[in-house]
Amino acid sequence: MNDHTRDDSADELGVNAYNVARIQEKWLARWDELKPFSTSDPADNRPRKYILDMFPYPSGDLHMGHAEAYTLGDVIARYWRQQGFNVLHPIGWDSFGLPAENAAIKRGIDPRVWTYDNIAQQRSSMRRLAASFDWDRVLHTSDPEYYKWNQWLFLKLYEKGLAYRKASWVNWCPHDQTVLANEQVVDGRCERCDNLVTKKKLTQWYFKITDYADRLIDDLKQLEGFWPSRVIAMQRNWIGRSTGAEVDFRVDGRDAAVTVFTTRPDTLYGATFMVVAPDSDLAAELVAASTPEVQKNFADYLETVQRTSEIDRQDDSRPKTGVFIDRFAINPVNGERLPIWVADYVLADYGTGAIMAVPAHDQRDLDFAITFDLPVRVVIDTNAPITGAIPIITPEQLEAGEVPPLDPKATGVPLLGDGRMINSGSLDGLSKANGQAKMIELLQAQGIGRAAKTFRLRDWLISRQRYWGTPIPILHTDDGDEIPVPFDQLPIELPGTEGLDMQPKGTSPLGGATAWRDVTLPDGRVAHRDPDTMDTFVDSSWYFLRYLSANDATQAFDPAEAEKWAPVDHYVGGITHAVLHLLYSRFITKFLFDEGLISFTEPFGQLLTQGMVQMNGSAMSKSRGNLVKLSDQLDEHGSDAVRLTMAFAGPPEDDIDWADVSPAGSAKFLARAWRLSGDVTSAPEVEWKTGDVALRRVTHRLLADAPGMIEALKFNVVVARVMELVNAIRKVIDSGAGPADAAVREATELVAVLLSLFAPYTAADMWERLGYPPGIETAGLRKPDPTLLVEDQVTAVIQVDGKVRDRLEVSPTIDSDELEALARASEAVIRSIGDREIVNVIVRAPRVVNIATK
RNA sequence: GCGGGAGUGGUGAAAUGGUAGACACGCAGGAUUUAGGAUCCUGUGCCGAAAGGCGUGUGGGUUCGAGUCCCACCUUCCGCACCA
Repeated sequence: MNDHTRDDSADELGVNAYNVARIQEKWLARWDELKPFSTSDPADNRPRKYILDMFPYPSGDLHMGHAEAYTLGDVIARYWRQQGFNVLHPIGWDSFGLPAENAAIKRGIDPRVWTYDNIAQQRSSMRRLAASFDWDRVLHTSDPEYYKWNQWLFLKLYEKGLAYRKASWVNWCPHDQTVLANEQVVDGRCERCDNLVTKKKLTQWYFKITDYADRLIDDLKQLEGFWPSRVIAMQRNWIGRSTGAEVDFRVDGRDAAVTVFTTRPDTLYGATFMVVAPDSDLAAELVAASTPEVQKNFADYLETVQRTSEIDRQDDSRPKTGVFIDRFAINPVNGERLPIWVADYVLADYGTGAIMAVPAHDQRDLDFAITFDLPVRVVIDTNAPITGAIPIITPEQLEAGEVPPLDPKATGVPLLGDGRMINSGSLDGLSKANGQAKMIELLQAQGIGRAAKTFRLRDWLISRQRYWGTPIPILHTDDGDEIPVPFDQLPIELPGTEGLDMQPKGTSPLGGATAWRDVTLPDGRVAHRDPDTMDTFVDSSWYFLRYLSANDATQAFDPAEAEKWAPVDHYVGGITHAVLHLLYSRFITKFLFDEGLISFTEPFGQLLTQGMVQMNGSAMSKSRGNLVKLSDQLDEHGSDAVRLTMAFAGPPEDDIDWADVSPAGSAKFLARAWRLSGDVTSAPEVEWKTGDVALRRVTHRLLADAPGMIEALKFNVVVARVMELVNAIRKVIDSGAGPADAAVREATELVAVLLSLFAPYTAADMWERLGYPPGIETAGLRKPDPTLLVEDQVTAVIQVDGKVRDRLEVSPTIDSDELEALARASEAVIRSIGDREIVNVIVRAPRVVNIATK
């Protein structure tokens, strides 16, 4: 007969029953009153931690993914609080953006209404989830108090020449009727609405992130071990640095040379033609001076190219197309006349928009040469042996004459490997690497080329032709002047939506706000505000600094506060921002460092990219019919059970399939743990030392292990260990030393303190039932007693030839000889050895004996 | 093609080179119950009646000892990709 079961059914009021709703209600009210997570005391001299969750976009209520992210961040925040740190754990809303505007259009309301309603709902869900946020530092990027500082940031960049306007072919989403940054085009489609992206030539604002490309790639080294390797790899990929050389080619009938970029300067003697991107200025210029026939062919070709969708264009199995434009370039190393072609496999905005084609040693060039029957010249003998490298051709192959032919045009396979240079004048005989170095030297000496690198990263296009964003603080005069709005006139607030045509039409709705738009300058000229708004990724590129001075009306952030708190110690969020937000934030951080406003160059120390919450193997969505609503889960199981399930499901970076986990099981466990707090009959002052030693050992082993496991983010294992402890306590209460034993209290208190990270309501209530005033949040983990970490008995494993044959219970201090003797005496071991000869005995007292036989 | 991961029971998952499968879910049996989808207990990798054997994607290697380290391969997921 168990007392706890009788209590449950006997108490009609449920005071002794684990009543989730009652416990939640009670503690929510207390926490509102006590504000245990405020960081407003400037005299607080505890060590500090800055724990940050990526702030949400208010697109409705919180969903399961939010719940996971906020649970994980909250466990980290609550842990460091338990460890005696002053923990800053703020929250805010990324509240500008398209969905609000689209919802507003659909319903004929102001986007503010939709946005702030959703924020209120999300805020209440976060409170219910018991996320330990500091509610005094809340920010919304759509508040003028926030976006004023976006405009400040823009002007800072503008001052330094890092915000500029240029005309260029840009990504255009025909559905959202706005331009997109490269990072927002996914597989040729709009990241937001999934429609095919087209190209448009427009004059737009850019941030010059490419000035920081080297630092953005080099500083990734600092993040190794702190960021997931795949995020680092994705950023490295995205920035895409290639090193090689620029080579200047003279062109017949043109004064200036044409410069090409190549990663293979060693193959310059193998160049047999030149290719120019069809949509480049260079192509247009070269064609303009060519024959009328060429001009017509080119015009036709350009039109075809521009009709090709981004997706088709990227299909590399597509046959090569192009037109010869009857112009010639001169190879600077051998004076050969190379025909110039225009082809869409060369991109206008990468490198210089023109390449030297070396078909013998490049697949694309070879495909093109074969299609148009252009000459192919091998300049590296890839069959020739290279000292110190693994030979591609074995001596046996050489002997038998089985040597691959050096004839790419016949085989269709370019020679990409290493070898010895041929047909290359003074470079003959060199290896690939030496040939590259030597060629760069030669080019440099003659002033016709130089070492160079180029990036895949493009400048960040930040203009958007939409309403719900930060107005760009620039005035345009009719005579074409660009006038930055003075700092003291910020913020430029968004006008109301009244009277504005909000329909997407390719130009910003703000262009129609005439009263807002037209400004008379001090010199009497009339200027117009820039009608575009900023990409919302500008808002989120520095928000982690705004939290530090969230209510400061005089500056974006106080450098002294940044010095105190930043950079962020732990950043938690989805992998979806591996490139976008994280790259932009790193860029802006480096810029602010250069401005002398902060003293660090990377914004986020540890990055935890949590997995996704799925249902039956795929991402949840209404259309798939597998949507699990967070609010339903919270209603059904309670916040603690949902949080615990998130933490227990597996490693935090792994996906969780909600069909595979058991919130009901979590709730069951929490009830079981909670009941312990009612069973404990000893007083808080009880003398620990008198307690059951076996249970104390379990408790103290967990005290010793928990911090390391939590800091390694092994939350699932910590929860498992707490479950083990709960099982052990239950046994001692029911069939051991009983509920009055000191070890029962000691262990139950540890259960409560560790559960306070995962299940704060249950833990707070347990703490109260254990006889303490509110404050479990900072109760702390006691130091483990080292004498209790030594076991009184260990299991020694006896192996024969590496296979376990017996297990012996021995003293942990047993010496090797004694253990070996015991092992040799074991029945099972003797039987297993049989009549074989023992050749070696390895003894690792007290754990292992391995007897090797022959 | 380039880059980064991952392969362990029916399922989610554990495991400083030293007892593989901790802790759960599920399932089976039992106790208590008018009943239980509550609570508690027991069992549960596979084969085998048992003794025992076999087991961490495959094949090699290092080691007294390998899920863990090394090499090759297979399968899978993700990111980038006509990037010169």
